[in-house]
Amino acid sequence: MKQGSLKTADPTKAELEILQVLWEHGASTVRFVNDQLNKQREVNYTSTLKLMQIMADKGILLRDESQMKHIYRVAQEEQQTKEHLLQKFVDAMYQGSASKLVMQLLGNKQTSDEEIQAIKDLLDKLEK
Amino acid sequence: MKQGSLKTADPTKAELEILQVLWEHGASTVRFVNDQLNKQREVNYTSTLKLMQIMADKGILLRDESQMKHIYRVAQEEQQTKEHLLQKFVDAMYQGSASKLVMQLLGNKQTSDEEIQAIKDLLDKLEK
DNA sequence: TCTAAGGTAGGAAATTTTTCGTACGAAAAA
DNA sequence: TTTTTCGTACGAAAAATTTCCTACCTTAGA
Repeated sequence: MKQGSLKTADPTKAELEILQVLWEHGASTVRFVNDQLNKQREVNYTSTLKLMQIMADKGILLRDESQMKHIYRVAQEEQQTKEHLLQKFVDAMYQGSASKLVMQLLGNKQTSDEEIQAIKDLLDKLEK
Repeated sequence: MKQGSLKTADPTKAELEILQVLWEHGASTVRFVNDQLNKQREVNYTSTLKLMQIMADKGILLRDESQMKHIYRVAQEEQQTKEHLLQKFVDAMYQGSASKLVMQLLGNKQTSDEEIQAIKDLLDKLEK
């Protein structure tokens, strides 16, 4: 097992959208999350509500019910979750080879020169 | 649009498994792909067949029907598909910032020292 | 020739994921 | 107080994905 006892069942596509909102804005109400989602696509309020309830059931989210407007927050550290997902991605797409992934990144036209420079700087810092 | 007229509808989880087999072994029969999949989990032959037929319909795979045992191969270059998926991943998880991803990679305990060294070497080559 | 083995096609069933209608309670506004 | 607004809960419907059953055809072997 990984660490602790957190079962990191991978979030579904719709769940990931919600996580992204919570990562960006921190603990929020369903209303707020739904508003954010609706900036991208139309979603019914109760759909978002249901999904967040399910996520709370699964343990992906934690819920503060002390107020009428429940506040939801992620149960696991953002970095930890992302690390897990990144690892899965690397395993699936690059046989676990991080350098292969970076290689692809560097060759990717979408990756700007600034980004490449930033990566180099990162490595330099690690160097010493 | 991207390029050409290839609509890169993202492969589903099961479709990705099949793509991985084809990427690793090249054009194959359903039988072969199914055998490979069964090394990981139990799948019925016709399930794999159906999925590959669907993928062919979608244009994800191309099929040579000249023989009784049809041969399937990927319609799009492996690198192109991976680049697309990587881009989506970076966008969703790191707001499009490749360097953020690399940072995570470097901090990831799963990433070995050898991998990190390989990444450095890569960057050095680009340096000059 | 007859049978067994192995292939494709297609539809339906099962599962998983996502969406939404309805009921109902609490708070705010009229 | 009455009405409207905004919240949760719950169940079912819808959609997407995955699995597999059945039919049928072709080839190889007995």
